[in-house]
Amino acid sequence: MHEITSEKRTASRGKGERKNARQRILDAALAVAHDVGPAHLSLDAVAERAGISKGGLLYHFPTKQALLQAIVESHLAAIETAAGISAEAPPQDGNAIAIGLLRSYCTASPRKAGGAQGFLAAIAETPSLLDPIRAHNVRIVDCLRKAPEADLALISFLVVEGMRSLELFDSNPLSRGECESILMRLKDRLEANGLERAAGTIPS
Amino acid sequence: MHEITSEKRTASRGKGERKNARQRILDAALAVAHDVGPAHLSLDAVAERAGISKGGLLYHFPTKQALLQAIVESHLAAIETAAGISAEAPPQDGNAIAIGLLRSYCTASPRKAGGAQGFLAAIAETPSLLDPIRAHNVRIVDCLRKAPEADLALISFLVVEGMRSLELFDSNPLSRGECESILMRLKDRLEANGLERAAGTIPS
DNA sequence: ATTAGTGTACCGTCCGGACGGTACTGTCAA
DNA sequence: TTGACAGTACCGTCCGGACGGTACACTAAT
Repeated sequence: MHEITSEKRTASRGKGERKNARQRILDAALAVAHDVGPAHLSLDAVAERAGISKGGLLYHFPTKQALLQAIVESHLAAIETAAGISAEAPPQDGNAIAIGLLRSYCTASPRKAGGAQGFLAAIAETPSLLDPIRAHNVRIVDCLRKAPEADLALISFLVVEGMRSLELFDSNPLSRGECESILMRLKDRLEANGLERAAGTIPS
Repeated sequence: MHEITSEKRTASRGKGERKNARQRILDAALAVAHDVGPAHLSLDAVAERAGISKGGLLYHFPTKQALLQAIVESHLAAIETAAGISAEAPPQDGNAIAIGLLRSYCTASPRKAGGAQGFLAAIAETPSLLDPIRAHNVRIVDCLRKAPEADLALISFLVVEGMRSLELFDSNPLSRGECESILMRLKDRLEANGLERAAGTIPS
């Protein structure tokens, strides 16, 4: 371990890019979770993976809870920004949000490998970490319900959620092309709705 | 604990209803997972909850792996039978399967509380337990792809998957009524497709 | 009918090991 | 000097699971 550490030190010149130590630790945690399984995520392993000592790790995240919480928060933040939802924006148009969701799935999908496992680790250890996500979902569907053609908007939401879930468990049998095609189709219909609001020409 | 045991013994007369000991343990495991969180599912807790000793538990499930595997298998079996998919049936009609999926979600939904948490516990500890589920998904979408209006069938699959995922994390903001309405709408369109196969009258 | 034997279902204890977390002492660049 | 770590040593807890024992039912030979 000593040798590895010294390599790291000499290679990365003190703390030049050390500002993102937090992020490095987070990434390491995701990687470890992916490698050993969410239930076996240990601080020791994370520290080693991040190239720091356990003491250093605990300097940034004083407890495991803190680390897990940070994982969930970054996870959620990634989703929200990708969908173009500012944290506490004024209640937006349902149609726009649905479209944002559909686009976000493709956009944000070059997922850092194993991010899902880290998320699972957090949830498994502290189910209450789901609270922000629950709130997030409530916020979104509240908007979606108010959209013209609420059903279609909700279906879009559920489809994205389904894809995300499949990817979370690394068991998505659909190709990227198939996913995009489905997403596009839904998006097109939502956009059509957005344009011809008052016209009753849209088939249900 | 001794006293409890004697009660149980006298109350249940030897091994009369003891046949379902396995099932009782499984249920206990789900309940414990729900109470303490997936990551803290311990054999001790399961044994206590099931009203047997740890030794007795290990008699039925020689290892924790075995218990977790049983949880996943029963989970999957419940889904498959609810959707009307016999384990290794001849490749069925895509439309029929999609409709089965849509119906199954409502049918099988009086979920034994916390079944989800048990599932998560299993996945978190041993990600490879996902393999049968992966296979299951592949089988299903293979059928779905061959359906007329494959897109619609796949969307139905994804919607169900989305709902399941939301419920898995106990964060479904949709009411039961809303879910059923969405499911119904999709089902109706699938059934319409089934009837008018060759007619091009169905709007995309 | 008694005895002995076999199998099942379970009890209770024990142990090695891992893990989270604490505490404290360097170190070293800014 | 101080912030940002490194490194080490350790404690208490908890967990999986191996093990040996027990209580009972059933069968089969005597």
